[in-house]
Amino acid sequence: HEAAHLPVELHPMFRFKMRAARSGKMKHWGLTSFYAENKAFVKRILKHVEVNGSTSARELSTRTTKKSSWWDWDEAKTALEYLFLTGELMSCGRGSDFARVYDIPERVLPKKILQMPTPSETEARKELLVRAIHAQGVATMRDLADYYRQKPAVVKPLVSELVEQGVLREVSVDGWQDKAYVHRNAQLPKRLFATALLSPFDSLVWCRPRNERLFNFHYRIEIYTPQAKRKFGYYVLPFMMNGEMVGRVDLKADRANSKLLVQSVHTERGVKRATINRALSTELQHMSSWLGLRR
DNA sequence: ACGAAGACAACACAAATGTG
DNA sequence: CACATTTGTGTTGTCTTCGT
Repeated sequence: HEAAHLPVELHPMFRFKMRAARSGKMKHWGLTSFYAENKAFVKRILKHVEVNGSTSARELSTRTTKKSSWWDWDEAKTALEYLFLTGELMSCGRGSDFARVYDIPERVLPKKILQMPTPSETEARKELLVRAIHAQGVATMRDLADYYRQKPAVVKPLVSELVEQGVLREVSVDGWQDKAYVHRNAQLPKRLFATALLSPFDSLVWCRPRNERLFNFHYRIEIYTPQAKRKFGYYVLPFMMNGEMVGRVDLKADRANSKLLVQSVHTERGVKRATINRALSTELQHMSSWLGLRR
């Protein structure tokens, strides 16, 4: 994912992506072209961080006019993001103002990780696919690709290789059009009857087609949708009850008044409000309590 | 061989919230 | 009040594949 936390042990598996960004093979939001046109500047920024230590974009900013939108990056921010993309800089956290703080990998990662050998692109991609199948259990080729945001076309032959090597086993799932795969050691688990409010960024829902296939649950994040076009609300949490997606709630923490506000509740087709109210109420209580909200 | 459908890439376009 | 913060989604256009 773009801005997900990952275990540092995965660093070697993503080095091929950093290399691709550095060589210009991988295009990203115009960062590649910015670098091509501002090489000396970008190198100066990197040198600055190496010498002076971690920095936020603001510290290096020369902006004099107001920002027009979130996406209105000045040169310093663009340079830092380019270096972040190529792995020459990493994030070592965020400041008190939310701003991402950048530093060189040598000061962010443990030595043990930096010294780990770099696998080939193919080996790295296959390792990511194996981790994906462990996470997903049963998955289509596209599901596996999506888990670490790989491209289906690139992954397709690798999945075949993993099948030939006996790492993955091809299976079919009732109601699925595409072929599915399981890990060779996969065992049929007991059915789970989980009940939980899910984060909009929960790994259970981030692969939309899989989510629709498994749970018949159509979900889109509406944080980036203009208010007038939103169907369910700004920050909507899917609600799973007894292992099924039964609805969604738009929540907001009103910290000033110590209240968890439930802005809206929607149930899926065929689900009656009365059947979810109790479980939902319990989950909302849990949530307000760990957020430290009284009501 | 042809048309249709599907896949894919490129692109445009979006705001509420915590902190000091 | 000022100020800082990201990436998901739908559309459009193009290429690929599939079925007849």
